[in-house]
Amino acid sequence: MRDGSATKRKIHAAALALFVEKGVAETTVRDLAQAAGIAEGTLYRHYPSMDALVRDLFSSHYAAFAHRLEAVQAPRPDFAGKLGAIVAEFCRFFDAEPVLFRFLMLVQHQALPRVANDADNPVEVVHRVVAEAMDQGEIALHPAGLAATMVLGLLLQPAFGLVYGRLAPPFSQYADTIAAACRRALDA
Amino acid sequence: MRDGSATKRKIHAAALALFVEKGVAETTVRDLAQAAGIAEGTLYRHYPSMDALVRDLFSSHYAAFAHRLEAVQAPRPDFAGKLGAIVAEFCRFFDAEPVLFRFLMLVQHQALPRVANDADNPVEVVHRVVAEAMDQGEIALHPAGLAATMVLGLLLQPAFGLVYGRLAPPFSQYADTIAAACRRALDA
Amino acid sequence: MRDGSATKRKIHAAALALFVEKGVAETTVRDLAQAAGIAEGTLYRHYPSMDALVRDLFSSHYAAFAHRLEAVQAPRPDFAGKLGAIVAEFCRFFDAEPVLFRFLMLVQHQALPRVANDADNPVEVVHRVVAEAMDQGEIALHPAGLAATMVLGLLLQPAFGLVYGRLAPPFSQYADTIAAACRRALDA
Amino acid sequence: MRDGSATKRKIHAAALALFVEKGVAETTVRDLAQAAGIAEGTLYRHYPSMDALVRDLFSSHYAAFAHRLEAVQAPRPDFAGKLGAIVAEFCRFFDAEPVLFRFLMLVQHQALPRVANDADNPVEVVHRVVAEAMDQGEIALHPAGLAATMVLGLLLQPAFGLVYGRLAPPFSQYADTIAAACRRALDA
DNA sequence: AATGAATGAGTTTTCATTCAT
DNA sequence: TATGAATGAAAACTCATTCAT
Repeated sequence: MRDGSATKRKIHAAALALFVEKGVAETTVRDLAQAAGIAEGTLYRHYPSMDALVRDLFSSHYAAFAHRLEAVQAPRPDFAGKLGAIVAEFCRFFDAEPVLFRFLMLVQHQALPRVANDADNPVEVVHRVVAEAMDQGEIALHPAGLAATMVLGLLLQPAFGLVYGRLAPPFSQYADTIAAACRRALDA
Repeated sequence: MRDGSATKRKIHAAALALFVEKGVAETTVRDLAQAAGIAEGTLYRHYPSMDALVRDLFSSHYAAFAHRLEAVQAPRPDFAGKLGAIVAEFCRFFDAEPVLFRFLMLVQHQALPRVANDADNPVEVVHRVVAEAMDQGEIALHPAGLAATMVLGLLLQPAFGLVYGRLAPPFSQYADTIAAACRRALDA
Repeated sequence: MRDGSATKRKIHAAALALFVEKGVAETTVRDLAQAAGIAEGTLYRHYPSMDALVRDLFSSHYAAFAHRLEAVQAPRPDFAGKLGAIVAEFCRFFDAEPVLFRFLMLVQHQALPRVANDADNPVEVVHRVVAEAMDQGEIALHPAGLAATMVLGLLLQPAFGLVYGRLAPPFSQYADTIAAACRRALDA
Repeated sequence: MRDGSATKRKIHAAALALFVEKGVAETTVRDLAQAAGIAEGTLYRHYPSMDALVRDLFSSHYAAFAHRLEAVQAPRPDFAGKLGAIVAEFCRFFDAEPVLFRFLMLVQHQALPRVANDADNPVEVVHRVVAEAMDQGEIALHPAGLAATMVLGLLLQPAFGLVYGRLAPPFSQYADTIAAACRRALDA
């Protein structure tokens, strides 16, 4: 194998599956090597440590998702449009790549040295969109941060509901309902 | 968690603090012993294993919280009253015992092999209250589980917002706003 | 075993023997544990790492030896007396604790982050004594450092000769010859 | 070491520099490949193993140095001449190729399973020259091996002094002083 | 000859748990 | 009950060497 990129892909796929299935801290290098069909030492040709793998996997996908959210909301002129686009993208992502999505949700709340409040951050995108809407008077005034936090809650908690079997898939079927609930909650 | 020799209390306090600070899987017996000011072996006089400590700490407080939620909502005759009581109790708990609250939030999504869907479960309490309100026609119809999930999101996500510094404490100052948002989101 | 000091002694003895026999870098934790009759993990109760063990072993004995050299030369009024005392102490140490002495010689020239030029340093003691003798006019003038270096060479190289079988033990039988050679070399 | 493709020369230079800088056992193939600007596998086109590289590097240069010492002392008729030639050659070598010289000093006391007592051995050359001088009555009688060992000490220890900064370079400036000290030490 | 990804045996280190005191 | 040294199994990581290209 001259090109290591195939191996890297195998590592990514196996890592995501294992992290989601048994937890990040509970996944060993041996587990990973076995699942990816590689030798244990091979991991270290691609990442300096297990931790670096988690970090890289998280931040690259987290940033990519933030970019997609940004891309879908930017063209919309008003808050309702932006919100709808964000909610729809959330749901679409969850349905298309459930394992990856769950990995991001899992790691986000974890021991991982707090992820920077960069712009490359889905949470930040939502905060920005909501803050602008409030500035524009498109939604009622709320204490700083509370409005965006509520939108995020209305999106993320149903995602957990799907993961835990409290809600039937696919996520997309709830997109309009959730977007509407967000608008009402914010008094849009 | 009611009882407790002085040693047991020291273990509990140190364990919660460490779990929240660095994560459950990342906390070692040595860390714990040091923080609690006890010898490493002493833990095993009180718990058969580290895992049992986590389990016990989680489930006893989780159940106690469920009972408190149940107790505050039960006397209220209508959904608005029950919801308000639940939200207020959530906020009060967070403000009174932030470390414990964070521990419960943390473990709920991790570490612990999925927590049973007992009745002794705050999530279950919310689901029940919302389901009853929907049955009574107090709120609009929503897909099974979605309504309760949204209420939980409107409560939990702001809690994370407080933890991550996106929202200023105390939590209780947002109680009424959140309860109102829940009612609007559910079309109560 | 309540007191870990017996274990620490076993570790020291086994470590010195192995380091001298096969080299520091070539000695594994497994070797050491086996030779000391302890479990591999036990080493880490006493030292944070293999490297720390080497460092500690070296610097404590190196400093102790420096103190002994200092102690034997200090009371002597003139250079000849000081030199004789130093040479005799060197030889006595080599004969009494050949393994420890070889360990110090071995590590001294090794990859180990250069040992500080402290006063707690046998080399420093010799440099000081020679420099003072030169100041007092007890020996001929030599370029800075050269005289002391020559004394050290006349002491250390025969030690290597003993180790490599070029010279018959005990070292002490050569003490007077070496001291005399030093005095002549320095034009004392 | 005479021959050499460009690659082989790069390997030699990088290896010597690394061995001296961080130690033989501490230098990895990866380090070496990186420093030499070659791929890791390339080393094995030129040497069967890392160990063989060290061995070859050491023994070829060690033997070549022995030959040079032999060549410079042989024509001299008396001990004083031979000694002066040896000392001068030592110093010249150190000044001309300090890294190579340090490598030889380093390995001589370590890593390598004891170097054979061949004739192709600088130490052996000194021993032979000194022994002959003693036979001829050119120097006083000393216990077997001690005289040569002292000459070596008077040469090598100043070399270490230069390496550790105790002595200012170049080494050659001390050649006459050292040769004279040797003669006095041996009572020539 | 040269490459560099892959290997896997071997190394250091960690850590929950045990047990003699 | 409390201690803390000791354990040993399992973890992460290293690295000389191989081999397909």
